[in-house]
Amino acid sequence: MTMSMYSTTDKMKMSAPSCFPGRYSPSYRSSEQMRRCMPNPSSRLLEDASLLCNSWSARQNGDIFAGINDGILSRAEALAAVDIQKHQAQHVHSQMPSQIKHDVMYHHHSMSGPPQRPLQMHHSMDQLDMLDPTGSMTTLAPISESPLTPTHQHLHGSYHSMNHMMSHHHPGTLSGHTGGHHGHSAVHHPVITAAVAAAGLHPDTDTDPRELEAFAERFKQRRIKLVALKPILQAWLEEAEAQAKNKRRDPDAPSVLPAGEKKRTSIAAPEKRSLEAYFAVQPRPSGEKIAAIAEKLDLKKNVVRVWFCNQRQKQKRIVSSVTPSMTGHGSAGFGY
DNA sequence: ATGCATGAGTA
DNA sequence: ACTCATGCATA
Repeated sequence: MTMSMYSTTDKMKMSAPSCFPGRYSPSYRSSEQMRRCMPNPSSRLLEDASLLCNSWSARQNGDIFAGINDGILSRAEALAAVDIQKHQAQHVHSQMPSQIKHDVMYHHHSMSGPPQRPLQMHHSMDQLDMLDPTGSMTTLAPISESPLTPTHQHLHGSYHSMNHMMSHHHPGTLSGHTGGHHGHSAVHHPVITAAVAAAGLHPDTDTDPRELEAFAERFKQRRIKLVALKPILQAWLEEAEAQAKNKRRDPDAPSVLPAGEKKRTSIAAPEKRSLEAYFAVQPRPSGEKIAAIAEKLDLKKNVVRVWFCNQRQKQKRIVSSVTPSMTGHGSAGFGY
């Protein structure tokens, strides 16, 4: 999903590219193949989300999302603000970790790469973090695992029904009736009853209604956050796909990639032709010459240097594959 | 399959 | 700063 800043690679029309002896040993090839056949354990959206959070600066988020999320965000914040008020008497602010970063946006799974950096969400997200009155969202781990995977809709539906049942009972229902049992209490909602039964608990003897209320509260907070998160990620995804569509992205548009973290430069076709022309004349240019070429083609000096290195490597392979008898190997130079 | 990047070893 | 072997992302 990485967007190339440049046009599609102009592949050189070299002959017999697969015939270079020694490029890939059989074991190398098979291990590469095996590695590449491994299924990616993370969902695409999670990756996208992670990338988003790693890459977008606060300013860029502000630019892009201005007017998009304000409605939902402020609504979510207002909702949460109401809910949070009764908790603030019990919870000190300093005890609030930014838990959402771990719960919602991290890769939890054993990816081969390094651990993800902490998120750099824009201010609205920080505010969302601060909305967590309990500081602990881990109770809802299954939800946190994939808030935006294709199952999101399903989950969202569940949230909806849960929220519906939670928000339509009287605010004091749970805490105000710990002794008695009323038919409309959320404690006796069929879903909760079933869940409690499924967990092997007896609803009335094993479950402290106050714990249940706390759970419901956390559930609600969680849901609010996810609702707020969705449009943010959606907007980012749209931008990312737009950039992927136009190979050369709009220079004014915020990059989806982290600043200074472009993994790989792609040399556009015209520049590549120039480099090849230089290479034909002088395959081993001096440092100064490389700098001049880099300047002329608007490429980094190191990129040009590496290109020449790789080009020489490539040419060697080609030469050795064309004249196998000169290499000392008896084989005909076919890479099998 | 290919191209760009990187790291070890070398002169 | 080079070569060589390899890593790694992409077409």
